[in-house]
Amino acid sequence: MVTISDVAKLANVSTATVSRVLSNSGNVKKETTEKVLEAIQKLNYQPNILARQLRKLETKTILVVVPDITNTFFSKILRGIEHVAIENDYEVLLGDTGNNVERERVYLDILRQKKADGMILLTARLESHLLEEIASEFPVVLACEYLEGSTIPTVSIDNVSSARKATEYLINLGHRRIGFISGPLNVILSRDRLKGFRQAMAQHNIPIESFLVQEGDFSFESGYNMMMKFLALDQPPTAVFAANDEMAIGAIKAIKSKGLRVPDDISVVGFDDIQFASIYEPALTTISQPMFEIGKKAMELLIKLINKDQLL
Amino acid sequence: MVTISDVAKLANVSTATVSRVLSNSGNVKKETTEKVLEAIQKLNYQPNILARQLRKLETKTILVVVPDITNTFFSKILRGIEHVAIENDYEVLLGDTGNNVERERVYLDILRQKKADGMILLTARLESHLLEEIASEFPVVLACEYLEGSTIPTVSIDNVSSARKATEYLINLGHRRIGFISGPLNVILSRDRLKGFRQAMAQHNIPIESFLVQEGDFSFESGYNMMMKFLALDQPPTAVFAANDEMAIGAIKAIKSKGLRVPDDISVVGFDDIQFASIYEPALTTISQPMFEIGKKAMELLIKLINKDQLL
DNA sequence: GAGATTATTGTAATCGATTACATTTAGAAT
DNA sequence: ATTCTAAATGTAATCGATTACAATAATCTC
Repeated sequence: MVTISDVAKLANVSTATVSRVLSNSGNVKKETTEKVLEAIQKLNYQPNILARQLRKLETKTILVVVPDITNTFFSKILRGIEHVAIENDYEVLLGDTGNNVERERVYLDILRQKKADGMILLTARLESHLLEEIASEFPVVLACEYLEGSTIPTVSIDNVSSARKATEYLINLGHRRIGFISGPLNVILSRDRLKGFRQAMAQHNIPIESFLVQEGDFSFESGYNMMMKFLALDQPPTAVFAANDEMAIGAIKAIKSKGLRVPDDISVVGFDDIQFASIYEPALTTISQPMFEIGKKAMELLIKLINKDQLL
Repeated sequence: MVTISDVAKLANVSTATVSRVLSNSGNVKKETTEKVLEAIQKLNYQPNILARQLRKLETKTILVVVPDITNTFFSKILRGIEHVAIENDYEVLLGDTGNNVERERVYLDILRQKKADGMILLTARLESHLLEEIASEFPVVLACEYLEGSTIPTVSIDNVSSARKATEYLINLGHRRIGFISGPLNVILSRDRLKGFRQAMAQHNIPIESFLVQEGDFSFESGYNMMMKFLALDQPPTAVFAANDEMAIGAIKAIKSKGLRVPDDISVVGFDDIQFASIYEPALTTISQPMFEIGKKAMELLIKLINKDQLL
C-alpha cells in the first residue's frame, strides 16, 4: 500500500508538506506542489481515510436507521438525505432494522463507537430514555416518527392536521359512516393520525363507533384483513380512511373481492402518496408527504448539529 | 472521551491487558478481567473503532452500489446482503447512484481509500477496464448485472433462459404476434433478455418483426409509452413480454386505457416478481427472481474474497 | 529448593495521516 | 550589508487502539 511517506520520499519533501498539498492549505511553493502532485500521480496514491479520521476524530459518515428499506416511502426519504449528504461530503451508512426493535438498539452502538458523526432515525420505537441519552451525547435527528415531549430535533409533517383533512374530505363527500384503519398504535405517528381522524369526526358531530376503528400494521395484508372485518358488519362503512397507502390498497382489494366498486360503493383515502398509489386502479386518493424534502431537511439539521458540536 | 488508557488507569493495569480483555484473547487472570470489566462499566467505555481499524487495516464495512434504492427489486437484494453482513459483523455502506453513471465512478474511490473492505455492485455501467482494474486490487462482486468476458465474480440468474421460458409461455398460449418491451440495451442484462426472447421465437419458427421490439428504460412510464406504440399499429401484438414488472404494469395500464382487457384481449408477462405484481389487478404473470437469495450469495462470495485477501 | 515451564502482565512500536511548533529560506526595509 | 518579517518546510507529537517482544510471577518437576 502506498502511504504518505512514500510520496514524501519520491517528491523529496516531508510528509507534512505532502499533507499540506493534499489539504490545499496554502503555504506551499508552486514548484513544490507540482513535485508532490507528480509523485502522487506516479504512485497512484490515495490517502488512508482511517488514519485521517482517527487524527481528526471525525468520520464524515452519518448513520441512517430505517425500519424497512423495501418500503418506497423510506427509500424516498433516504434519497433526500443522500442528496444533502453528497453535497457536504458525507457518506451514508445504512441501518435497516427490518421492523425489529432489537436491531434498532444495536445501531446506537455504532454511533457510540464513533463510526459515524451523527444519526438520523426514521424509526423511534426504542425506549425514549435510551434515545434521549444518546441524543444528549451525539448528534441525532428524528424524522417521521418522534417522541412525545422530547427535545431531540425532529422533522415531520403535522400528522394530526393531515389526518383531519383527509377525514374532512370524506365527510364533505357526504359520508358519515367512516371506517379508520390505523397503523400500529405503539407508534406515535399512528396515534396522531387517529387523533386527527377523531378531531374531524368530533368537529362535525359524528359519533365514532368503536368497531369502525381497526388497528393494522401498515402492511398491505393488514389493510385487506381489516377491510374484510368492516365488510362483515351489518352496516359496513361507506368510506374508509387508511393510515397509509399500502393498507389503503389492501382495503380496495378487499372491497373489489366482494364485487363492490371504489369509489362508487365505498370511498377510500390513503396516506403517504407512494408511487404505486397513482398507478393502481382505481388511482388512490391520498395525502401526499414530501418525502424527499423530509430527508433533505433532516440531513441539513443533522449537519448543523454536527458542526455545532465541533465548536464545543 | 473515555479511552483505553483511562480504563487501564482505573483498573490499575496496562492498556495491553485491557485490550486483551476486550478481545477475549484469554491469558488474563480471572480477577484482572473482572477489575477491567468493572472499570469499563464504571466509565461506560466504548472502544474507538477508528483506532482499531487503522491498526488492523480493516473496516468491517462493505460498500453496496445500487442504481436506484427506491426500486424494491434492489432493496430486496439489499436485504439479503444485509442478512449475511450482520451475521458476519459487517456493516453496509450504501451508495445510491440514482441511475447516474458518474456517481458510480465516485464510489470506486471509497473503496480505494480503504473506507470499505470490499464492494458489491448491483450496477455495472462503467467502462469495464475501470471495474477490472479495481477488482484486481480489491474484493469486488457483481450482482444482477455483469460484464462480458470478465473474471469478476458475479451472482446472477440466467437471464437468457428465463426470458426464453417467459416467451415460450406466451407461445404455448397460442400467440404468434408477440411484442417485446426491452430494457435499456446498453445494459447487458437487457440484451440477454432480448436474446432469450429471440431464441424462443426462432425455435418456434416465428419471424420477429422489428417494430415489435421496443426499447424502454425499466420505468413504468416507458412501459406505458412503448405499449401505446404497439397499440397504434395496424396489427397490434396479441401478447407482450416486458423485461421487468414496472414496464409490464405500464403496458397493462396502456392497454386498459384503450378499453381493452388483460389477458382477454392482450396477454402480458413481466419479469422480476416485485411485490406489486401480485397486488395489481389483474395480477401480473411474471418471472420470479430470488432477490433475497441473490443478495445473500453475493455477500457470501464477497466475504470469501475478503478473507482470501487477508491470507495473501 | 533449584531449575524449567507456563501463565500473566507490561513496554513500546505500530498503523497512516494531521498539525503544533521549530527551523530554514527568501524577500523587504533600513 | 544587516536586520526584520513572512513564507516555506521540516521534526516530532498525536489520535486510540493492537500486538510483538520482554519481563515478571506462578506453578511444576525432581
